[in-house]
Amino acid sequence: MLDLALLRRDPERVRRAAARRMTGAGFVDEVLTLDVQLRAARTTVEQRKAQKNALTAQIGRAADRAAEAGRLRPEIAALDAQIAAAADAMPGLEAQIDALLADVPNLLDDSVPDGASEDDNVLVRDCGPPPELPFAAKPHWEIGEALGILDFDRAAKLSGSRFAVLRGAGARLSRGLINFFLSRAHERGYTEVVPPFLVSRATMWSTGQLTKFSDAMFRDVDGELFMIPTSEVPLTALHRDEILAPGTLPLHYTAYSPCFRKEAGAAGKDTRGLIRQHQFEKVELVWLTEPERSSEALERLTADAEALLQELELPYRVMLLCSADVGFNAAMTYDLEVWLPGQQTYREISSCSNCTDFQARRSQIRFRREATAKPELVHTLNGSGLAVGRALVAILENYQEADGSVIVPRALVPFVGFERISRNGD
RNA sequence: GGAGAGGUGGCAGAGUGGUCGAAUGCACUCGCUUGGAAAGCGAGCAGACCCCUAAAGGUCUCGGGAGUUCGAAUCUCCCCCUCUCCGCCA
Repeated sequence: MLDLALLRRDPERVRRAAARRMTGAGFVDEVLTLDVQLRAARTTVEQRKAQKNALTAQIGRAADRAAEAGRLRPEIAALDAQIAAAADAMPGLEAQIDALLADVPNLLDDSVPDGASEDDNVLVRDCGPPPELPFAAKPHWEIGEALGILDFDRAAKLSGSRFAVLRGAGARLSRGLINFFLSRAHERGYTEVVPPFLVSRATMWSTGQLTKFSDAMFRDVDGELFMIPTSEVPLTALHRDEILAPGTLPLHYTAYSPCFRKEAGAAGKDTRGLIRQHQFEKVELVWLTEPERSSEALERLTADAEALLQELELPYRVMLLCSADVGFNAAMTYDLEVWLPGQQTYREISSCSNCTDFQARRSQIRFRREATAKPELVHTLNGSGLAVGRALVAILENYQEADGSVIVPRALVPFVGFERISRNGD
């Protein structure tokens, strides 16, 4: 959520930001108008309440309270009427302001390039031209089904489209990847967490998933618990409504979790293979930092995710998302895209974002610089480190052999316990 | 799921209708003291919001919400959470 005080102080900046996001800026004037009305009403209410409180205190001090109460009752009743009248419009005004503000995305960082679509994302670095395999590379679904480690037909029988069954070496490779990612995160100073995979509406709201993305999430029938679309949600909200003591920051958390997404807006897109599933697995990295250190933190978080791809020896590139492609919560985002030879394309395998104070304001995550200092909002960052299913895809496609078998990346062998996946491998 | 107990400031813990936003202790901050430290002494120490040049002032918050009352941490109702016991279960 944007800072209402900033909107008051510098509406022009908010308008410019909206223009870069290619969203309307009409909300700026709407909010400002409502805000003026709300504050006027609030001031009146508070003044009348102060008068009333003074009279009430007078009764409390009186020798004969009953008599004093009787004497002042008409005056107090008159004030009550004025308070009620002035307060009448306030809940409506507050609700309108909240509703408008709740759907406004974060301000973009100055370094985010302007752009109209993902085609305008900027290449930051890559590993040179992607290596060519000496034979016709197959897509992972063909490799996986031939090896008996991916089974989409039976998954469809169990759950419908956009699900997969991993079997034998595929399941073990997936587990090994999770372990590898978590171990590396631990080595780099992240505290591992096993969070709830179902969270409350309030938690979902606090990290910016609601109300704008409610269509994207699975929830229980009462609608009170939501299946997390990423463990960014519980990790970021871990310190919701807290004031962190001096010396606490930065905090680094990592969690493995399944992630659940309806993919409602993706009909017909990525329908083959493991790329876009209703359920997938991910190891997430989350930072909470002081505001002035979040830019540097994004570089380090991204480097942590990149190190995993480097160690797996997978070709990838780093893209700086343009203004049209940066997500709702983020001020700036790097996507790591891994090369998939079977599909002759790069695909996102990690998205690393600096959400500045946007989620922290919704979540009320604050810190003190000194024991006596006023609380300030933290900055939150998150990134995948990495998406497990897509990493598995990348390994199958990049490490496939002409005979249909797949070599396990060297770094991963200690984690999975085998060096090659062959037909009917378990 | 059933029964009971309880939710007060960073922590502990008073407070059962009236100067209570809240005693006291601990922790913390600043100062005095000291060669330095401890102890001791003095002062300070919740958050949000409104108003505002500043100073000062005001409103709200004792799990959340609604109610009774001139006045609620304190009384009533609903909800949430925690703990104990029983049941069930991985």
